[in-house]
This record gives sequence, structure tokens and C-alpha cells, in this order.
Amino acid sequence: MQINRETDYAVRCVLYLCGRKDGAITMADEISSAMNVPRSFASKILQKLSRAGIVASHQGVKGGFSIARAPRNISMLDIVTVIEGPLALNVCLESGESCGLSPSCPVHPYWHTLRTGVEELFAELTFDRFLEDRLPGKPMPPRTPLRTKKTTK
Amino acid sequence: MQINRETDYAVRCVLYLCGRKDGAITMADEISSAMNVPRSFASKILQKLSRAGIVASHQGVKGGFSIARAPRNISMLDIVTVIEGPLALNVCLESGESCGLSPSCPVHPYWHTLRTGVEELFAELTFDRFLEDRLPGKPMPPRTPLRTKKTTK
DNA sequence: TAAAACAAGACTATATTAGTCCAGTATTTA
DNA sequence: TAAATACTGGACTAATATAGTCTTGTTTTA
Repeated sequence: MQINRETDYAVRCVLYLCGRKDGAITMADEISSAMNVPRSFASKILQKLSRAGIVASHQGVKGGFSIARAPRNISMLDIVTVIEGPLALNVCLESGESCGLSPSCPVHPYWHTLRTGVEELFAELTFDRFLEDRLPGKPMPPRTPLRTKKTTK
Repeated sequence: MQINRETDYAVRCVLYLCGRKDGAITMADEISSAMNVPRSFASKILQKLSRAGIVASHQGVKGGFSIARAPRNISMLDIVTVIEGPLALNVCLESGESCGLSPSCPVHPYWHTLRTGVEELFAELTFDRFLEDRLPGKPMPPRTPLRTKKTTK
């Protein structure tokens, strides 16, 4: 019952882009250092967000990323879903609602109810709410990377 | 954002014991096969539940496990907490509410809010609600163990 | 006192997480 | 038009977590 590091980082990236004026194009490098997300991991995450249509990417020299939707229309559920896939809670809720066993399982409907509740909570929290507190740029706490890969030579 | 297998199994075990009349003592073996929980894993899980005071254990020949509290007083949150530890959602919420960085982190309070919401959802779902549907014994769907350890010889 | 259960914890294979790295592609600018 | 700059895609990896099993010991009953 925890979100993973990648999701936390993704939230940070989206938050940073939401905070830029007029959807300004920002390099992964800047986002990464501002939000304390390991550089190359940030790239990967931004790519996922880009494919999902949450951020827009721009290639080439003056390239970078910009926010693709109004913060009002981006929720925590969106981010979690993009990074971790559909919120399932229990494996038996994966793949099309039914594990094929649900009619006989007394717990199944309750997992289902819980999931719906959790989804609502996450969907209600949209990024415009973050910005209320944060106009325009509050510093992000350093987050020590959990693991650092030894750069081979 | 998924509960793990062990928690699912724990819910099954508690559910089974809640369904027994008068808190009857039931062997781990019976619970295990009725609920399709791998035998020795079930033992381990029942031990955790026992230490947490959710089930009671009885040693010796006529030993086994019985439910230790009224189903009304056992919630999904209890089970998740016993098996997975305090629901943290994000690592930065672990260990005493604060990562020491929270005053400067714009996201922290929102993770906190989400966690509170999730906890409430899980706390509201108590085991008496399962029993409404299930008097006294609905079969449990078989759950193929994810991994089977090769019995060495 | 033997047999039946649980208790505690060491042990293990596999999967997932949390990243890194590199070869390629698009875009701008000198 | 060729560098230089920045993203793209995917292969790769070490560390950790998950999902169990196994063994030795203890308690209780008949």
C-alpha cells in the first residue's frame, strides 16, 4: 500500500511544470535538479508522462517539456495510473474487473468498493490545488536517491 | 498501490475464523485448505495475526486458532497494518509523520490527506459486513500460488 | 510419553524497484 | 549544412522485496 518512488518523482515533475508561467518549455535537466529527481530517471518519467498526454515534449536544441493540460485537469489518480498502471488494490481486480472467480468470492466485492473509494480520493486531488499554496516557486526538499548506480569508470 | 498476497491471505484467514460458530478453534491446516492459502505461509500469517491480538492461538493437540475479537471490531485497516505495517502511501510519511522536510515540501500535506482518506475507507470496512452475505460458509475461490517452492527431494 | 499442533526464525528463488547507459532522432543555430 | 543540444527508446543492472519453505523447538492432550 505504498506508491513507489517513480510516482513520487512524477508528481514532482508535473508540479514543477504546472508552476511555470504559460506552459513554458523546460529542460529535463532543470526539472531534475529543481525537484531533486535523479537526472536520467527524470527523463524516463517525463517520457511516460508525455506519452500519456500529461506533458508535451519538444525535441531539439530549444527543446524540453511543458505542461499539456490545465492543472485543474490533472489529478493524482492520473499520475499514479500513468506510472503504476490501473489501480488494482488486489491482483484479483486486475484485467477487466473479474478474476473469473468473483461470483463465488465473498471478498471480491469489498476490494472493489475499496478501490473505487481510493480512486475517488486520488481523482479529487488535482494539481490546481497545489498551486494555491505555491505561487510561484517553493523549494522542493532534497530527496536522497535510494540507490545510486556506480558509474562504471 | 496494491496490497500484497500475504494481506489477501490474511483477510481470508480472518474471514474464515469469523465464520466459525462461537469462536471455534480451528487448525491452520483447515483454514489453509478452505481458503486456498499455501499451508506453511498460512501458519506464518496466523502467527502475525495472533501476536497482533486479532486471532488467538492455542497450542497442543487440540490446538489451533480462534477469532479473538468481535468481527465488528476488526477492520481491513487492522489487517493491512498488521501485515504490511502502518499505511504510509509515500515513504516521506513514514516514521513519525514528518520526513523532517515537510515544512518546505508542497506535496507532503496532500500525501497526508490522501493517507487519512485511505485509512478511513479501510477502517470502515469491518468483518461483520462480510458475514451478512456469508452465513455460514461460501466457498473461497482457488488462488493459484504465485510461486511454488520446489520441495528439495 | 508420544503425537499433534503451534512458535520462531533461518533460508531461498523469483520479481520488482530504482535506477543507469547508450545509440538514435529531431531541431535549432552558426 | 553541420554541430550542438535535447528528447526517444530500449537494454541493462544491483539491491530490495515478495512469496514462500523448512527445520528445530515448545506446549498440550490423551
